[in-house]
Amino acid sequence: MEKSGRQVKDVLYAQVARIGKAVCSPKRLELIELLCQGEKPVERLASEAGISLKLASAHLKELRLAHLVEARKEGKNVYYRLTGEAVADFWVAIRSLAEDRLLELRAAMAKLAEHVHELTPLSRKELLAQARRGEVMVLDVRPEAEFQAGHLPYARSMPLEELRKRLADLPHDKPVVAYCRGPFCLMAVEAVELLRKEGFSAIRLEDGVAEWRALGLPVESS
Amino acid sequence: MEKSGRQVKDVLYAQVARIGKAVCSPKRLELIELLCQGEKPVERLASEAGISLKLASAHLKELRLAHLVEARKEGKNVYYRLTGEAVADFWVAIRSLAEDRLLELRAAMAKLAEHVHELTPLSRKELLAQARRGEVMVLDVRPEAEFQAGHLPYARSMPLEELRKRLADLPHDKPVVAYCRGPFCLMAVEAVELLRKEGFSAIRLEDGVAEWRALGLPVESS
DNA sequence: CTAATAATCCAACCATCGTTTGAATGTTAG
DNA sequence: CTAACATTCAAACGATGGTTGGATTATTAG
Repeated sequence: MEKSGRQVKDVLYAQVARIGKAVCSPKRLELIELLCQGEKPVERLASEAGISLKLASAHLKELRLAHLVEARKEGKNVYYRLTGEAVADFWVAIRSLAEDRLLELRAAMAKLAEHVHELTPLSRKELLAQARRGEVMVLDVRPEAEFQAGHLPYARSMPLEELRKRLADLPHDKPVVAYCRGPFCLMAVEAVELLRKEGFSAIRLEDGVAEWRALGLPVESS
Repeated sequence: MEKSGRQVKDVLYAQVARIGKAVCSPKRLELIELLCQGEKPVERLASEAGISLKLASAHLKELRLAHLVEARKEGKNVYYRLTGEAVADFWVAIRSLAEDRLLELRAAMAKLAEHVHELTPLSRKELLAQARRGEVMVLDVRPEAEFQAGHLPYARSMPLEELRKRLADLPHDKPVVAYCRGPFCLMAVEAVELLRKEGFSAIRLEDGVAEWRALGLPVESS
């Protein structure tokens, strides 16, 4: 009984460790975060994560073996997606734990947004209410495909690359709130820096869609 | 900007991957689960996880480097404990994700409790209410030290080793609910098997204290 | 003081993993 | 059909990690 108990336990913990192995590589974590923004083909994942296509393929295979992602073939492309919202929730959970426990991480993040005071004075629900009443404008600065896969309520899609050309669409009489893929993403920071230079009242929302949803708040999709 | 952005990102994901590395080893996961039951000296951790003292020490060092556990020296012994409840929550989260995603894990768990129908017909809150009214008896079959570090409300400590001697203390006229360290722990399964052989009406609660607390339910300590 | 215990450090072995390279597969365009 | 493309597979390299055994540091008992 003792021996068989140990054998059974070894199997159980080994299975959980498969999830751990899947998330012990920085690149795989980055891929998971990218997939939190919606399904994408391998090539896009590779370029957005800054790695070669082959390496991305290898990492995605690992993630597939751990059943965290699955693939769909369409024509010449293979589109990857998370196997469920639970995976996005897990990404939020492990990132939160790291932020909580690792001072080095908090330091790096603080440096990231040195000049952007992102601390929203208003709570998330209050932001939602103000957006509904049109008192603030919420900007989604991610690529448009990601916006369409899912976005915050009342948000407008305005990818970072187009932002400079479309400044005329933005209001000067109320605050602009920009968000992107999440706390590790630089796009909203850049957007806020640009907008402030141009005289807008802009603040950054650290949340991405995954964080927003994990908190139980509503998410829309086109 | 592009290059520095990549460098910053690499640092951020690498930090999160430190948490991933900490939980990519089955033994380290088992140690974390044991520490969810309260602080313990290295030797006890080693024997309960079925590994050598040296190996346990090495794994604990890794966990300490990831700031998931911390150590306290008392006399000849070094007591380890989790750095916070967030770590226990994370253990519950990664185990839940694994149960959710890995069919192999679910199969192994089903085999574990083959003859023990553990599916509690009553919800956790209902169980709590019935325990308060004395309609069921809740047994904590873990070692007594773990009971004292934290246990379910209205639970009685009755370690598995002593159970056979103390059968006279148990009621025949109402159900007995046994729990232990969690879904991976065999003690409650064994307890239920024994109790049923002896004619008691016994069911297993899969939760351990960490699962119970992660759900926002109350936990008591002596 | 010495002996014994608890735990860690250090060095070494072997297995595994991340990464790159070159070849192979399957799909669409012409 | 062939050519071009997207992706995966297979092999190989160096790097990293789990595990063990021997020596080392604290602490207590006598």
